[in-house]
Amino acid sequence: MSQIPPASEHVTGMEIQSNSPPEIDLGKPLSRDFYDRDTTLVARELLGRMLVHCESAGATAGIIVETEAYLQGDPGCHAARGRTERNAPMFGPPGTIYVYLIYGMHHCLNIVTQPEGIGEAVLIRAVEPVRGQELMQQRRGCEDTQELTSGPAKLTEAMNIDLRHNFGDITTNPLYISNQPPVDGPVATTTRIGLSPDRGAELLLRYCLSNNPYLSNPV
DNA sequence: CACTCGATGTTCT
DNA sequence: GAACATCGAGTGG
Repeated sequence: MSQIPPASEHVTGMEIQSNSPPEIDLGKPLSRDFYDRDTTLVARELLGRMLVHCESAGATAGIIVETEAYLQGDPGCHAARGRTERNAPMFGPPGTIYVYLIYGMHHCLNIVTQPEGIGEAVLIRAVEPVRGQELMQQRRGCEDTQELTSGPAKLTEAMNIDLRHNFGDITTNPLYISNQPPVDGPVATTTRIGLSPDRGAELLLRYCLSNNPYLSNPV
């Protein structure tokens, strides 16, 4: 099921044409074990891995370049003050998808870590587009490649991720992290973005691929 | 570049 | 009522 539509390859001959770049192998979903670990470790190891969304409209994919960890006892974590209707997915099994609406109009994508019952997760804050850029441009209403997915709500809009995916499973189609080998590179650790001072703003729980042009805030 | 501010609806106090 | 894991348009160096 859920086949990727055939790419309209247009090979012209012996010249190397740049108008049809080589298709990236989207791989298969990473297995659940990956997420059943220390949340900060998962947040770091998600860097360089490919986030994939396969739809009939076409596939979109991007290399994860920025994440944040949200932990038990961390005042910035939605689950820190106990279970509610909104944060219920955070207490699900590792690999559960947690999407929430923020500021009444934007969606943020999280992946739940740790065994069932522990409310921790990793926020995906930015990706580098590697597939479906045209779709992303349409959805974002913007041509500039650097603006497509360089923020938590930008990437969800570009990749058509919303509350439909809440409570979903990141280890299965259509939305998954690929088992393709991760891109390697130096990692920067910083304070998290957008938290008020009393919500653990000083904690060093943001992870970035250094100098990547698609970060929400440069590092 | 830096900074301010409005949008918009759900969640929390 | 206030806050919110944001974005983009607007203003002013």
